[in-house]
Amino acid sequence: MLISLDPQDTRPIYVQIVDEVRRALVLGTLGADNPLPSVRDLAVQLRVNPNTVSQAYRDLERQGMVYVRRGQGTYASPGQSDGSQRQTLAEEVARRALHDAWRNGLTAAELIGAIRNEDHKHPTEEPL
Amino acid sequence: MLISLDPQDTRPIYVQIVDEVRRALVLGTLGADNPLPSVRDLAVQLRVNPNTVSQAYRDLERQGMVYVRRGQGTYASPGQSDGSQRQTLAEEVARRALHDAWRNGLTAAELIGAIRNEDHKHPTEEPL
DNA sequence: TATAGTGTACTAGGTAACTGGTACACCATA
DNA sequence: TATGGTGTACCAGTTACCTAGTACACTATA
Repeated sequence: MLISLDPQDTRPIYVQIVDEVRRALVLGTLGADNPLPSVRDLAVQLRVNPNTVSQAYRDLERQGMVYVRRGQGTYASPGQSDGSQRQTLAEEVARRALHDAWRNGLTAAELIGAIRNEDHKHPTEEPL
Repeated sequence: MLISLDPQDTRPIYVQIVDEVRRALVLGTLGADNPLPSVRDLAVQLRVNPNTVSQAYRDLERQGMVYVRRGQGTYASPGQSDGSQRQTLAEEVARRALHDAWRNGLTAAELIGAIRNEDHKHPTEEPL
């Protein structure tokens, strides 16, 4: 698995790590019970403090995406890339989007239409 | 126009004000060239510092949603509730949603499906 | 038991964000 | 011109967040 940080990204480092790992889990790049890089290894690789990585792993553990065996390592939880998990994740994203739309006085239909347009402009799955 | 703050909401006060005003503009509750409450009035009403309200109004001005006449007041810009404006707003919301989905390894189709479901659960336009 | 690997607790410094107090600048009107 | 309304600039305090340094606790294995 390859985790990289984007200096342009304004999100905190530990959030970027969380997102990258979760994405790898959902996409299946990181299979069930696979070990994640150790806190120190990843910290060295990213030129970051071990505690920063640790905070990311702790977040992931709270979300149930990974499990920790003290003294051994951190591992991907099973069942993170199956349908139900994707569904749960999709629900969360959808709720955030709907809330955002509502705050701006837009309807769900308008939102969906706009998403279709935007996705059409940038056909495949690209960031931004 | 009625602006209220939600103590539960973790967003900064000035952002809440910005969103409420923009929503009123887009929905047409606040018509073109209508005056907004004065900085001081709104500050008193919300029990907040005038500068906090001023920051919100400045943001809205930067976005072109309102215009300021120094010494007179702040007014709603015209053309904020017509179709093109809604469209622009919808695009922004859609971009955010797509980005969120992408970060989580989801496709646009999955996102749209989930939005449909969520909107079906909470039929009308309700917060959260 | 010694060792080298794992994650974690504690602490602290740096930075940015948010909010507020106060004084100032502008404008319309009596 | 005086007055009472408007928005704004400046500064400062508080807080929360992020990141880091260091030392500790746990586990497998030679």
